[in-house]
Amino acid sequence: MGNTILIADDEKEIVELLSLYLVKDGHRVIEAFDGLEAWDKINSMHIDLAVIDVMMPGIDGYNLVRKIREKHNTPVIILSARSDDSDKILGLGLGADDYMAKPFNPLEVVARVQAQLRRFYTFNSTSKKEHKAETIEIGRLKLDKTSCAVYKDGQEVQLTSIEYKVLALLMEQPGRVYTKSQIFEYIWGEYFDGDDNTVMVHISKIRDKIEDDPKEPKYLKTIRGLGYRFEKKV
Amino acid sequence: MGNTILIADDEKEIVELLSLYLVKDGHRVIEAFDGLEAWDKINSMHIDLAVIDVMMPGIDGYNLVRKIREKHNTPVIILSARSDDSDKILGLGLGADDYMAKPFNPLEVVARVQAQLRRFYTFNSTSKKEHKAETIEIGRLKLDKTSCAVYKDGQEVQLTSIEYKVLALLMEQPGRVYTKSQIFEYIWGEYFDGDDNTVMVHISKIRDKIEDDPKEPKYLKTIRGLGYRFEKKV
DNA sequence: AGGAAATCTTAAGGTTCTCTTAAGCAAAGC
DNA sequence: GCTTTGCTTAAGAGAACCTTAAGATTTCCT
Repeated sequence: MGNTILIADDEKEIVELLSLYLVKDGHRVIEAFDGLEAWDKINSMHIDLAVIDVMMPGIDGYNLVRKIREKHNTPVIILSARSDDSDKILGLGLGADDYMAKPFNPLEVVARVQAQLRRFYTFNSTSKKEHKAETIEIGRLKLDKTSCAVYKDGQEVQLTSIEYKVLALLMEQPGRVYTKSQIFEYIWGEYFDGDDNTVMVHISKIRDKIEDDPKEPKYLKTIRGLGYRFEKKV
Repeated sequence: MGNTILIADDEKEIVELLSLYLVKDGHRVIEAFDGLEAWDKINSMHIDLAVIDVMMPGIDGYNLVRKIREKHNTPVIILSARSDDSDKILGLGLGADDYMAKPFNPLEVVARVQAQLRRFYTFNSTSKKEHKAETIEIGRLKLDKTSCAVYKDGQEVQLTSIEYKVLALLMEQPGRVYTKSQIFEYIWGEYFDGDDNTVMVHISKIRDKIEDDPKEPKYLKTIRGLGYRFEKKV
């Protein structure tokens, strides 16, 4: 209760209907009527969950989800007149947490919003507690999530945006093995088709930049046949 | 590494169909055919996500979800032949994270499983705290499923990826006998044609690495004519 | 005690996996 | 329009792993 829900849909009636039910459920509703407006609002205020229609002018819903996932961890529910399974799979693959086909029962929307918020806040207390943890320091490396920068011995390491994202993913949970598939699908937000060379090239470049000896990596280890792991201790 | 998915449904065909798709997606599948079996399994082994049918003997799906939520934070997806909105709302309200009506497209199930796991593991690092539970300790051995590493007396044991998978399978349920056929089909995901030497070679190499005296194994016992068992107590 | 079956171990060759480099393409900036 | 930057793809090289085969060992049955 008391969460801020963004509703993004170019159909005014849809926005009003959902607002009615969500406000009645105790939420605060922010409305947007196209993709750009939604993008502005999600960047300029705190949004607890976004309900986004696919067919919107400006930025369509799929691209909006992709952009949201580059910057935000916010739960996202997609609404769509398309009920084709491949559309659902695409939306979920891009990073949406749920996908609802139109026409929908607003009570079900409310129930799904509750389920996502419960998962996000009650079951996982990450988001409120870990705002402090905006930097990660391991060995001589420091990753600053606020400025998206990486330092080695205090000197900034110049990474490309993909390199940074891959490194951030691995450093977020040191000790955890990530498969190439997981890395690809997380960073690119697309289905992994088995061609792992792209990920390996980026890994190689990251090692070049952060390791003393890229041929004998101390931080970014290969777990052959499985994937990669960022060491906890170096 | 794929995650461990529990599929609970009294319809064998449903379980087999979903297993096929989820294994293909890289997950490990645990099957249950009634509510009690599902409840036992979710309490006795690590389950990353549960897919639960509503109509099951023993404990029905709704009561199962309720019981799960009393003890576990595991993502839950409900399957149901009931597509009435009030059933969906009830299921989501009881603590399910998603609700899918039958008949369903298995590819959409896989996509929703991925979305839930992404939310649970990747987007919310809450699970960091729970990763402690991702280790199995038996005797002087410790297997860490998050980092895919095995330690003996605190020292990491270097295993190949197949060795690791075999050992993890056996350690997951100590005391249980696994036939060579089961081990092969589980690890390789192919039909076992009877040539058991490959499995035996791997078993031999694992013993070399984890036993004090590989000729007199304490952990990994041979049950002649049946298979292998990882001892509960050593 | 001997034979058969099951299991274990070792070595070698082939296969698979991973890494690195370079080149081409696309996008962005000047 | 040109240059720069970043990404993906392709190809080659090297290392690691797996499977297979063969001989040895162990266990069980007659």
